[in-house]
Amino acid sequence: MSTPAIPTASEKTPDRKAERRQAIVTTAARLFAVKGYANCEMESVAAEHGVAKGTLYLYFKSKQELFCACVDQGMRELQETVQAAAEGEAAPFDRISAAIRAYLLFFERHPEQVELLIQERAFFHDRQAPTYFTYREQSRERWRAVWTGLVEDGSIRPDLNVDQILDFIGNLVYGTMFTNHFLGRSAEEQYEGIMDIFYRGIRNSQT
Amino acid sequence: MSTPAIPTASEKTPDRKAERRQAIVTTAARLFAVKGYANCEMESVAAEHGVAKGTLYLYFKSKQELFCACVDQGMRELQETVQAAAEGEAAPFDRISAAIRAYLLFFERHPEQVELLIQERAFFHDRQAPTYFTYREQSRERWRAVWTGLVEDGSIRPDLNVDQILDFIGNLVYGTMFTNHFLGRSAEEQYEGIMDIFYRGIRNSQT
Amino acid sequence: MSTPAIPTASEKTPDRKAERRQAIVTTAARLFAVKGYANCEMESVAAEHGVAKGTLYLYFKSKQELFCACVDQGMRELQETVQAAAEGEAAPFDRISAAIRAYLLFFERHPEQVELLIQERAFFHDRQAPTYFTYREQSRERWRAVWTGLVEDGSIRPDLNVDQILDFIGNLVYGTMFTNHFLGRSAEEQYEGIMDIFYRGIRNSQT
Amino acid sequence: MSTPAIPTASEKTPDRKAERRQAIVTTAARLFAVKGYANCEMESVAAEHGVAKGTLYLYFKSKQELFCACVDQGMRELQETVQAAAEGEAAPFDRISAAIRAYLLFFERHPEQVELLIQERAFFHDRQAPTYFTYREQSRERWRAVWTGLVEDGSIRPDLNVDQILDFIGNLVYGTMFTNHFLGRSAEEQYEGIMDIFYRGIRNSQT
DNA sequence: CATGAATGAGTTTTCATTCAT
DNA sequence: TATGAATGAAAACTCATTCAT
Repeated sequence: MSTPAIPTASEKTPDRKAERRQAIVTTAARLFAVKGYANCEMESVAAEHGVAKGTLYLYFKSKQELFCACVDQGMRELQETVQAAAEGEAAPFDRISAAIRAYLLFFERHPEQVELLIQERAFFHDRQAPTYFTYREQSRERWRAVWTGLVEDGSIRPDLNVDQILDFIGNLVYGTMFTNHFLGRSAEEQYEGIMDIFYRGIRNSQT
Repeated sequence: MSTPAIPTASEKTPDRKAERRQAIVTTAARLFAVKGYANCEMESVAAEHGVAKGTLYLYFKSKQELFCACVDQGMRELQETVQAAAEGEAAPFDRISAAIRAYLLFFERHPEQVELLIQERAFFHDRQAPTYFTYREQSRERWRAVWTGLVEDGSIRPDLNVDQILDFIGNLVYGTMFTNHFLGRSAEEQYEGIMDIFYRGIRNSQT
Repeated sequence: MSTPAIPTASEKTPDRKAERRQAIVTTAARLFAVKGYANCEMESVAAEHGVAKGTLYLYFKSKQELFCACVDQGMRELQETVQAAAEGEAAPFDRISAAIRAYLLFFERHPEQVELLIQERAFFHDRQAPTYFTYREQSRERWRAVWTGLVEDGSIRPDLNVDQILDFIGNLVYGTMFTNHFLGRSAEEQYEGIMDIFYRGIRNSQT
Repeated sequence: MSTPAIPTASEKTPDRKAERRQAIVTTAARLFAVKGYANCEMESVAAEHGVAKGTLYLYFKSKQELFCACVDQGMRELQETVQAAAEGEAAPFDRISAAIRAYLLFFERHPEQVELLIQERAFFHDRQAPTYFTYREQSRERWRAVWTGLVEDGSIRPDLNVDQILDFIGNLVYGTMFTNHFLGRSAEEQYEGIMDIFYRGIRNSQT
C-alpha cells in the first residue's frame, strides 16, 4: 500500500493517470448532474476541466464510460462514508443509526449523486443494472450479520426476520433520500423521527 | 352524462379527438418506458400506433408535450386507483392499508409509470417540478385528516405528529415502489411485512 | 360581353368560380407579401379567408399556382391603372408623365405587389421568367409608337433612339419603385424631380 | 502586410480560419444564387465545397449567418470595386462616370450578387434592413461632396439640388442593374447611352 | 500526451397535398 | 362543393468520436 519514496517510471505514470481520471470524474459528475446526461456535451466537460475534448478520450473510452465512472465513484464514496460512520460506534443499534444518518447526509452533501442515479437509470436501463442496487446488495450482506445478532439477543421482535427488516430500512432510506433531494428537506431534521418510527412503530401500544 | 343518440357535430369532434389522444398516450407511455425518452423517436411511436409521424403532431405540439401527457395520465390513474381502494374500506387503518396496497400494486401493474417518473426527472428537471410530487402533495392533504383523527382518538403514539407520519409513510412506499420495480419484487408479498413494521416498529417492546 | 338577366346554369357556375378565385387571390397576395412565400402556409391563407385548407385546392392546383395568380393579377392591375392614367391625357409628353406617375403611385398603394415581385424571383427564378418583365415587354411595344412620334416631330434629341429611351425610363422607374418601397419614400414628392431630370438632364447647358 | 516567415501559433490559426470562412462564402454565394436560399441545403453547400455538413457549422452558426456573410462580402467587394474605379479618375464627372460603369460591370461579372440581394429581401425582410441600402447610404455620403462641388462650380443646373440628383442616379443604376441581370443586357453597351441621358436629358433643347 | 478540426449519423418538426366524408 | 384529418418527404442542426499534427 505504501508508495515508494522514489517512484519508478512504471509506477509514476499509472498514478498520474489515475489522478487525472479522478479529477475529470469529479468535474464530469457535477456537470452531468446539473445539465443531465443528454445535454452535457463532452465539449463542455472538457472546457470546464480546462482540457481539450480529445483529451477526455485518452482517459475514457466513451461518454458512457465517463458517466459510469462518475456513478461508480459516487457509490464507492457513499459506501466508505457510511462504513466509516458505522465504525465509529460500538453498539449495534448505534452503528445502524449512525450508518443511516451518514447515508442521508451523504446525499444531502452530494446532491449530484442523486441526479446521477436517476440519469443512469433513464439512459442505460436497457443496458445495465442500476449501480446503486449492486452496492446495496453488497452492503446488505455486511449488515445482515449485525441484524442477525440483534435478533438473536432478543432486541428485535421475534416474529420479524432479517430480510424483512433489511428490505424495510433499505426502501425507507432510499425513498427518504429522493424525497429530501426533490423537496429540499434536511436530513438532519428528519433523521430522529424516522428512526423513532422505525424502531417503535406508529401505533400506541398502551391501548 | 348520457350521450344523445345523434350527437351533434360540435360534440362528436372533440370526443373523437380526446379518444385519439388518449390512445396515443397509452402507446407512447409504453414505448417511452421501454426505450427511454431519448431513444424513443416520434417515428417509432407513430409506427407502433399505426399512424404517420405527422399525425402525432396533430394531437401534441411536441415530443415533450406527448411525454408530459403520458406522465400526467399515469399519475391521474394512480390517484384514482388509490382513492378507489381507500373508499372500499371504512375503518381508518383499513383505509390506509388499502391505499398503500393499491399504490404498490398500481406500479407493479404499470411498470412503465415507474420508468416515466424517472425519465421525467432525468430530462426535464431544470424545466419543471416532478409531476409525482405535485400529486403527492395533493394526496397528502387528503390523508392528513385521516391521520389527525387517529392521533386524536389515541390510536397513534401521542408523541408523534401527523407530518412526521405522512413523511415517513410517503418515503417508505416511494422507496419500496422503486425497489420492487428494479429488483422485480412482488408488492403483494412485501406488503404485509411493511405495514407490520410501520405500525409496530422493529424493536422488541417486551425488553 | 353582357351578362344575361337570368344566367343559365352553365354560365353561373364559372362566374362564381372566377369570383371566388379572385377573392382568394386578394387575400393570398397580402399574406404572401407580409409573411413571404415560404413562411406563408396554405393553412394560414385558408384561415385568413375563412375557408378550409382543402377548398383552396379546388381553385388552385398548388401553392405555386396560387402565388402566380397573385403576381399575375397584380401585374394586370398595374397595366390597367397605368393605361387608364395615360388615356386621360392627350399630348404625348403628358401621357408619358401620367403613366409614370400612375406606375409609381400604383406600387405605393400596393406595396404587397413589390414584395410579390421579389418573392417570385427568389423562389421561381429557375422555373420561369419574371412576370414583371413579360408585362414590361408588352407595355414597351405600346409606348414605342408614342416615343417614335416624339422623335419624328423633333421633340426629342435627334441623336437618341427610341430603344435607348425606353430602356432608360424603364430602368429608372423600376429602380425608383423599389427604392421608394424599401426606404419608404413617397412617389408623389419624387415624381416631379425625376421627370425634370429625365427630360432636361442634370448638366447646365448654359456653360 | 508581409507574413512572417515563421508565423506564430496565435497568428496562424485565426488566419486559417478566416481563409476557410472566405472560401466557404464564395462557394455558398454561388450556390445560394443558383438554387435560391430555400432550395439550397447546407448539405449541398458542404458537398460542393468538399467538406462535411458539420464543418460549415464550425464556421457559421446557422444557415442564415452563412447567407448574410455572402451578402456582406458581396457588398464589400462592390464598394471596393466602385471606389477603386473612381479613384482612377481626377475630374469629378469622370469619377462619377467611372463609378457608375464599375457598378454596372461589377454586377455583370457577379450575377450571383444580384440574386443574393433578392434572396435577402425575400427571406429576411421582416428581420433586417436590406444590406444593399446600408451600403448605399454610406456611399451616398461620400458622393455628396463631389456633387456639391459640381453644383457650386456651376456645372450642374442651378435649380437642381444634390439630394434629388443622388436619388435619381441611385435609382437609375439600381433599376438598370436588375434589368441587365434579368434580361441579359450588357452593361458596357448601355453605359454610354445612360450617362448621356442622365447628363443631358431627352428633350431637344434646340426647340 | 494533448489538441481541436473534421466528420456524418440521427431526430424533431413543418407543411403542401390528398381524399374520405 | 367543402371539409379537415392524415400523410410523409425534407432539412437544419447537434455532438460523440476520430485522427493528423
